[in-house]
Amino acid sequence: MSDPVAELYAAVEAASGAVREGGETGSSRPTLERPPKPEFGDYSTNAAMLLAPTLDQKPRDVAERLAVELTERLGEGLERVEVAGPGFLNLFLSDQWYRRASAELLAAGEEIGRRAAEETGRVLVEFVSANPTGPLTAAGGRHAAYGDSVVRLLEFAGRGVEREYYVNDAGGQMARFAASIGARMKGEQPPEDGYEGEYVIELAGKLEAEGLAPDDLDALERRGATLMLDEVRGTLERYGVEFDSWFSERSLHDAGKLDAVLDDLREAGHIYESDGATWLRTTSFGDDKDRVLLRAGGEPTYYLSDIAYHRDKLERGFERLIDVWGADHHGHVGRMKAAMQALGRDPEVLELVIMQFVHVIDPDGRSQMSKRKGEFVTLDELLGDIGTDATRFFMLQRSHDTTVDLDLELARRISNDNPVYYVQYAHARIASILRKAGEEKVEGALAADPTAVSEPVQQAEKELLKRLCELPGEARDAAERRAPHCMCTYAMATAADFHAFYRDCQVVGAGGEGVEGSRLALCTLAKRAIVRTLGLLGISAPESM
RNA sequence: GCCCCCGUAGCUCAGCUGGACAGAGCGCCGGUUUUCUAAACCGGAUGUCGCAGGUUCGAGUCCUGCCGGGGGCGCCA
Repeated sequence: MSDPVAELYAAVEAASGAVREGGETGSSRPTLERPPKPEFGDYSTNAAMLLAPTLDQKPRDVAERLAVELTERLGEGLERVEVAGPGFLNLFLSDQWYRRASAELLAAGEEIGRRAAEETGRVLVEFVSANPTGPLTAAGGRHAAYGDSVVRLLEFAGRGVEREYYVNDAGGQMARFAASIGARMKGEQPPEDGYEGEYVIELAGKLEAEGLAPDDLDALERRGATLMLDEVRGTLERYGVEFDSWFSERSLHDAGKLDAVLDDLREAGHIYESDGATWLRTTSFGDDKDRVLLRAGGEPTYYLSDIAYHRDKLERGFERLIDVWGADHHGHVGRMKAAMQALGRDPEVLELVIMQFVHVIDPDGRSQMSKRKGEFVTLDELLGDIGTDATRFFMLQRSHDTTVDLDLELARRISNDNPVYYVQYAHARIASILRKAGEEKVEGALAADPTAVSEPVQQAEKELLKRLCELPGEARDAAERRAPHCMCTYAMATAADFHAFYRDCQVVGAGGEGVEGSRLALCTLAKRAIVRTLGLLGISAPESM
């Protein structure tokens, strides 16, 4: 076990159990948290306040009894425990606890922060999935960074995960795209609802040079999509996002999957005809109205493709499907869940993450990105201006349900102010210290037994060590909540704790028996933690800056 | 009209399944370099956590109703 905090928590739960004496279990589990003030100790728990009602005793009295139990269980790891406020238990940990924690973190090696897998089962994360009708926009960059990081978090949590890009290479949008290319080839404006972006003109020129005819819309559609998709692939590669599969919507049509799923739904009695169209009775499953699967003209809707697609995912053996969708698709959530039920599946296995927009700030104010209108900042532009690391951090810092404002001017300016450099700088500083100490010294420090040191542990060392101990819990929470932004916050806090440690504690040449060694070990731990944290965000950790 | 997201310091946002006087970054003011990277550190200022009720020993966090901003309600995707 390389998780000292989990051990502390286990002790709190055990003490709780002992005091409860088999009585009723409270509805919520006790907390173990870093209290807001140093006077409140290293960790505190609300266990007594949770137990008090079920025991019908005063919280502070329960706390006193818990304190006795905890003292017994934690032994010399505990310096003292205090009952405070309405019934909090404040734990003050001994230097010995910190040395032991250090030893445990060291034992984890490069796997620092990893916990034993709690869930298994393969997961498919589908994200970006932008139409191949134009370049990736900044919004695509947000989706890509998010989806990729969620996959990294899940992998780290021990799950088998794959990344998939669904290519909408069929349907009405593609037809409009082809028509727009054709129009540009003839020197005309794109049709209404067409794609007005400049890149279409460029694309038209390219296709013309290849000898395609402006009226051969089918060829324009296929070739145009291929070229756009190649561009998207290139951008994602530069961005460090690698998909395991690119799933073509067209391939579903070609394989007859739409007809197959339609037949099955019909057989299950969920389908009816009306106004010449074919409908799925989604209202049976909580949707507010029924949805069309086949238009009056017999053309399948995107919805039908999507049902066939999701069934295909399940047939490929994934036990959990995570789709990252833009906010403009949130209206589809209900019907997609309904479709899962219509297929006789548990709608819970399908998880839909709705990503809020990226707004572009221009001098006139905010404008939403529109690929059709050609108003957007491309991901390539961002990568050119501020690079992959800064872009990723910027995109991941905010929770997925918060709108991100992107001011390109600011983004360029922000480059050096981007918090990612703060974190990377901490890493580079550590690397510099370790270089100065030399390999031999560092290896010796890592091989030594931290618990053998008797010099006092400085406050800054304790703070840093506590932060490092949080990594397993943070990474697990971030994975479970599909919330990479938590890792950004953690990275900042870890870097800040390191910088404070750097200020207060000399490492190389530090006096005191074993002090230099234990600090080199601490530096190594911090370095590993930062590498891990940034790695989960898909961001590099440079050895020097 | 119905549904989703947001409303926390001048700005951009954290705040985990409710917990102890509300945090970070940026910006602003002042300070720190014979010592391992000053892309750093230290100090200072600023908040009716949109409003009103409710649940609770305790609410920024949960419930209800409003107000404000964004988005969605297609036989487009």
